[in-house]
Amino acid sequence: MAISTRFSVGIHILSLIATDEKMTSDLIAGSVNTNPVVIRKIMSMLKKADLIEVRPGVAGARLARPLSRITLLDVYHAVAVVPDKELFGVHAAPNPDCPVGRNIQSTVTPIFELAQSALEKVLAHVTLDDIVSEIEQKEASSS
Amino acid sequence: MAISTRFSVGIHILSLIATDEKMTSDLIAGSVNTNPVVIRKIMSMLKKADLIEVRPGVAGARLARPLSRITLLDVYHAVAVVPDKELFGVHAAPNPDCPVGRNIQSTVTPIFELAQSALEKVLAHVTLDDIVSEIEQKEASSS
DNA sequence: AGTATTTGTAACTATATTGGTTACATGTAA
DNA sequence: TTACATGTAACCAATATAGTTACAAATACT
Repeated sequence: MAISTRFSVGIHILSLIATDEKMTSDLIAGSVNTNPVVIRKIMSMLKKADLIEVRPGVAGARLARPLSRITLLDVYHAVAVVPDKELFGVHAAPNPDCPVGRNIQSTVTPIFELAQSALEKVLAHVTLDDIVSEIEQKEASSS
Repeated sequence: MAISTRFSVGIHILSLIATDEKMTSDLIAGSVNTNPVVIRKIMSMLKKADLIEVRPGVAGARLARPLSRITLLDVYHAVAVVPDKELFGVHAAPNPDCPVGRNIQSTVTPIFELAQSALEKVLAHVTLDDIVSEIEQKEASSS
């Protein structure tokens, strides 16, 4: 299964907030093309991860830190698209009476961790600033 | 969501076949600790991907190529844990009337592809031979 | 003060995937 | 021909996703 679109939606939301702090969940939902509650739920995750500041009743949101200090990895973790650091599932209880069964987990897990951290490293090296700049650039060159 | 355990089970299955070609789905299920049908379904995928040779009615299976020429990436693709090359889901129809909406997909997709290929590169560089050798080493040193 | 607007959740839905299970047809070999 | 294996179909429970309705609580504006 693919990693949830919550991740790309999260990036979308933050990009919008970056360009306009008066973005309501309704407006954001219009840009993402989904339901406002979906947006609010994701924003709630972004808030819990201290990426944005939102207050009940008051329209819009603010980034909790500068764009250049929010990485895609931060967003990735914030929207919890992957169960606490375990991208790869490993079958739980292989037979300890079998040479393969009793060693497969400890053999495979470090490789999975390598692969996972290779992926996360890429995400960690891209900031929201990169995203927003790229979007602005595309807008400028298409005018 | 985590990547399906079909992947780690697939590696488990192939490791068993590598050490004993007379492994039936029942025996393998005993080592993996699951139902034989689960094993047969995964073996069916491994067969379709030309990683193993199995014949209905005849017990066991053979590797279709040497251990050293089967990578974890081959297995990963074979068991289809990820929808055809798209590890990251991207929300489908953002609003084209919004600067962010109309550019988010094309901005984010290449980054996702980078991250995905970083992950796959790690998997491509590990062969089943590495896995089996590691297991044998652990067995030898624990005796 | 009171109304309108917004966030924050709870609760529910439809859909899909996972992992497991039973049942059985088909193929092979002793 | 008996026994055993593979190959699938069909089904199940549990879970995740994405969307939706409904509504409480907080805030802002007139």
